[in-house]
Amino acid sequence: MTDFEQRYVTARKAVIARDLARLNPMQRQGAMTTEGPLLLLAGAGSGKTTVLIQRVYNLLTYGRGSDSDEVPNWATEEDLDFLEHFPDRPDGDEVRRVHRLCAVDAPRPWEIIAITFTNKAAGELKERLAARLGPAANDVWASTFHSACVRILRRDIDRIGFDKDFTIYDTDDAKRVIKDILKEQNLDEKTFPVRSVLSAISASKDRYEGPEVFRKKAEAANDWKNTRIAKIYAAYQQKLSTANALDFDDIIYHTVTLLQKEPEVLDYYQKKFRYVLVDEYQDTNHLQYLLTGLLAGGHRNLCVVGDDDQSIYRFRGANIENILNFEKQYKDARVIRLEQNYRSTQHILDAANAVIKNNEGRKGKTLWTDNGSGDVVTVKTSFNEGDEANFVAGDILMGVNRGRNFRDTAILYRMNAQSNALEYALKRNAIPYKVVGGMKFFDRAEVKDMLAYLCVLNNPMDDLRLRRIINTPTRGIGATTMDKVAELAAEQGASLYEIIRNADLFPTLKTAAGKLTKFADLIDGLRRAGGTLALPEFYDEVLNQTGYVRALEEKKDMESRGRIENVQELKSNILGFLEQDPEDATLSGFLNEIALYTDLDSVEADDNCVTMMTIHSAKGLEFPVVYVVGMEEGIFPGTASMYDEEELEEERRLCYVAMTRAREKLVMTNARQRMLYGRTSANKSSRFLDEIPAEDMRWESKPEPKFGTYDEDSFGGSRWGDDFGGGSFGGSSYSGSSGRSGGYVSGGVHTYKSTKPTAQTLRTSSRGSTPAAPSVGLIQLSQGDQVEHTAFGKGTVVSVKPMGGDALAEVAFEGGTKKLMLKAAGKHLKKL
DNA sequence: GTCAGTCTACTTTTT
DNA sequence: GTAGACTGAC
Repeated sequence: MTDFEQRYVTARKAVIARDLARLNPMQRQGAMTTEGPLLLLAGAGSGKTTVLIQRVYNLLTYGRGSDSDEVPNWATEEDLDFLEHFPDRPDGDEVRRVHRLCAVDAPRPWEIIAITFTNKAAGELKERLAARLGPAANDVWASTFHSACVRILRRDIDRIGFDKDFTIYDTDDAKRVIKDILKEQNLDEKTFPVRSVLSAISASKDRYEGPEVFRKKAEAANDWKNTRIAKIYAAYQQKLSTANALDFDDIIYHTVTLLQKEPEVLDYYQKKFRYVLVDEYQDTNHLQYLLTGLLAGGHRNLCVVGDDDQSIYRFRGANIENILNFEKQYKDARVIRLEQNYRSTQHILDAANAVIKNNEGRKGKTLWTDNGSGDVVTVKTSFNEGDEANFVAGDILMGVNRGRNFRDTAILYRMNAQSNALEYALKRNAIPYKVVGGMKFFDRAEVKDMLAYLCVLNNPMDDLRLRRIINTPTRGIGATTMDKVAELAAEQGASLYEIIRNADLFPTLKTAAGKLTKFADLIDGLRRAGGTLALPEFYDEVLNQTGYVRALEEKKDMESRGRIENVQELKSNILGFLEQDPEDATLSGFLNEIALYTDLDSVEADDNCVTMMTIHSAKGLEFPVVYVVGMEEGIFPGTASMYDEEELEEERRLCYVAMTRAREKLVMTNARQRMLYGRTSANKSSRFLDEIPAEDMRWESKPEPKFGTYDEDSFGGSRWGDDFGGGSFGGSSYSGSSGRSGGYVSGGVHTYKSTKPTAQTLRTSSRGSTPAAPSVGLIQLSQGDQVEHTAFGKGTVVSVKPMGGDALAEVAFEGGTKKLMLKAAGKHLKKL
């Protein structure tokens, strides 16, 4: 290398580094290391996405300029001089010139693929790329594993024997298929639970093994059960292939097959994707690992980003070895660690670091920050789950009094079942909240029903969806009839619909023929209407003619009202789709879109309310204040993981994830006694708490026998109110009647659930953002009073019970009897 | 074929 | 405690 070349390369790197000046040195290295395999170990809150964005910017602007010794043969001394004295505030011409001088073989946007796990992450990536790069960002492949694969398959899947317009079966569809097979093969669901059969199949696909291999292995191991499952697996794939359907695993499985079996296709993508990025690499499973290797196999410019300490999806196949062994698989891999944390204060990080340090299987990272030391972690032990919830509620209110917003706060728990006691406490304290997770909009039966109708209308041969809706609402077409239809369909090699359409030709169907023909007429009529109507109007027509809404209206209970709203909400999705994609405004276009886009978790940022969710769903998020509840042996770590070292390490990572969500204040709580699944048990405090260094925490009311009577084994249960209760916040509202939060809670919870179903995550506390000082505006009710509720309409008060500074009223509405906590009902309830 | 009442089992979750 | 599956009476 000549002196000129050396200087040129150095100057070029310096100029590019200046363009990336906003990054810290490690981040900048991550963005500038463009060539070959790269492992980016990005600790929690280390600005990972920023690096990804800047990396793509760097690639598109400078190609491998920041990571190469090549010097263009046309470069002159003057060019070098320009680079070495590049001005701080360049004008447009100078910027263009520097780009020309520094760029080495820059890729086009569509030669870069960035893969994420969720639609949400992909969406965010796209958005931020667009903000940084402008319209060029649209051509970068930023998508999930699944949508990238669907795109690849839609182009070439016919080469491996599928039709290009395959449908996608979700987990629910897959379950249905398995159930049918169990019936056909005369197998008992108790010995072969649908869930475990499906997960065995999924695990097999994850190993990239088809039914044949599965069978051979099971036979070799003399495992009769798996031998049987192999038969189910084979039948399952057979059914899917007849229906021209792919399940979620197949989408990736078949893409791997396509790339392996078709050199032309492989070659095309390996040439096309000059740079491959995979986010959350610690969550990849074996199949995704294979796919990644294939896609990046051409140019070998594979950058994987992840954090082995945040690998929390082992149970669904994530293989932490993928990230741990990256350097073994790619001998020339470079590793960059991002350890500076921009999120939390030092005490929180020290506590989290100390916990995760107890894991054996990890790369090892130590997060640090210059955010200052901040507050130590608060740990609080309460008497039972009710007190724990009240403590959290009280502490939140106290924070709000000191100027915090509800939206600054998150409550995290290990499992969804823990949310009830918390919801109840928040409601009674008039704290607005939303629960993330649980039942998703697209998982709801009524939404799936309507989508099934649309699928059948789009393609009447879709037997699976037809079965779902043929008797919903009830049309007197039951299981017996459908069994006969299915039998005939098998005999004739026809679809269910074809049999139904011609029902009167088959003597075995004589009694049901009328009903069946009527159904076929309905479908045909709607299909004809579909030819002339725009999609939203068509959907209205479907709601109407199928009688689906009418059937719900006749039911007249709260549940059904919610369902009607949901079904109507689906129309907003259709409208949204039309806006986004006006060119492909067809029914099949919509169904294709929806098949992979089932997650609408757009947490509304402007809602000023506390967020409640599982730790798993909190990954990737951050909040100024975080409460982690249920820090008990048997819950966190859970019973199942307590005696298995690997599982335990996963739980510990989960704890690490939970702790590193907090920016300023981290509170961890537990209870000495807890009711779960209808049983009360006394749990020890979680071992993870013991792993936090004393100097990083303050254990409030660590259980010590205060009045001389409590010790490990002698909880009488009568004294809890004063010692372990919420203490002195906000007066009377919650300190009194904690304890047994079961029983009447459910009524209240349902109230909230069904009040305002939205396409977003359900169960938003229906109140506005007013913190509602306790006992203000509490209406006085007595038996027999007429009331009106904004959601339930008019009703009569059946009973009123005073309860912890509040009152529980039972009200008979037109749609059914509801139990309401009056404070929680608040302005929604009016006395007439 | 439908509905209401009983039994059971149950971390975590995306596509 | 409770949702979801299953069973038996109309």
